[in-house]
Amino acid sequence: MGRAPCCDKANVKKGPWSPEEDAKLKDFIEKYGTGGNWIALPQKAGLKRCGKSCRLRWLNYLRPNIKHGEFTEEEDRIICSLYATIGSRWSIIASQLQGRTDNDIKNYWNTKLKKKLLGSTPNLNKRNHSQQQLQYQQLHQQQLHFPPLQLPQLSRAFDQFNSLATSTLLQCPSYLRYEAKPSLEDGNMIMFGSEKSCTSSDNMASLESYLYNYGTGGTQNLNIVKEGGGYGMSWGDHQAPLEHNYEEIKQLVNCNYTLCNTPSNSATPTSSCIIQDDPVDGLKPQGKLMYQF
DNA sequence: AAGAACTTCAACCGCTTCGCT
DNA sequence: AAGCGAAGCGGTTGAAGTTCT
Repeated sequence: MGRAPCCDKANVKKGPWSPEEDAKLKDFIEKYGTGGNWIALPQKAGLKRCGKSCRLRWLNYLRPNIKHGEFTEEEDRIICSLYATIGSRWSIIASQLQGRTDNDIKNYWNTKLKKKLLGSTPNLNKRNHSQQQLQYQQLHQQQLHFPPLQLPQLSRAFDQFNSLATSTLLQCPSYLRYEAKPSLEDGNMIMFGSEKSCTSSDNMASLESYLYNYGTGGTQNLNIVKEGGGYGMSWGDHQAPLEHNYEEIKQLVNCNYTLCNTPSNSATPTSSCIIQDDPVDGLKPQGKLMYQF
């Protein structure tokens, strides 16, 4: 059995909106609001349109303070940052860019920004999503002019772990910028800092939205998972293959990470990462990285 | 000049989530 | 707790515009 249609398809107009229809919808919503019911709205407003279509037209085109046209460098940077972190969750990305709609950002990403970023890296389209996301993270780091985490003494697995640790901080709302400063001289510690406070009232809605989406626990598990003949690392939505055996990984990752906040930041991320045998099945050694707000 | 190829973006579709009963 | 309808969301489509040959 198919899904019940949301409206009477036969008596509903489809396709581009005419200026008259736009005016009707705009006038009606400005006078009466949406009434919390998009399905009933078109009939009340005298429109032969599906409620979903009206909602989309209003949200993406007619509502006040919509910004169209060229995206700024800053907007590009935010989009790249968030895409590298959370993927194609356009509504969350849009919530960080005033006046931009999720549809706009999605179109911009698919038609321009992706090509702009990948101009120097052909064949990315052929890769799967997690590979793409990893590469976007690397591109994003370069774009932010952060020095790449060059840790020549350590192996690729260590670098991958750095990347994942960094991306965890990236999951913070965009106003919680971070800075990664590898500091090998200091006992294999990696220092992170945030440069903005997350407590100002105008940011609280975004913070709440972030906590809603990522949980309030402030603790995430890093799993080293046996995959076929090798090992992989999984972290939230991230997965990365590792080219080392368990003992090598253990040796490489068994070091402490300290996340230090700058004096101006009221958030207090703290972290340590210690790989250890899983007491339950012994096959999934876990590291824990903790941070607190 | 013409039409093929490519690009853009508004709009649609259908699945998931939310909130009410 | 379950069921249902509406809202929200992301992937996809296709018409219109632009560029290329």
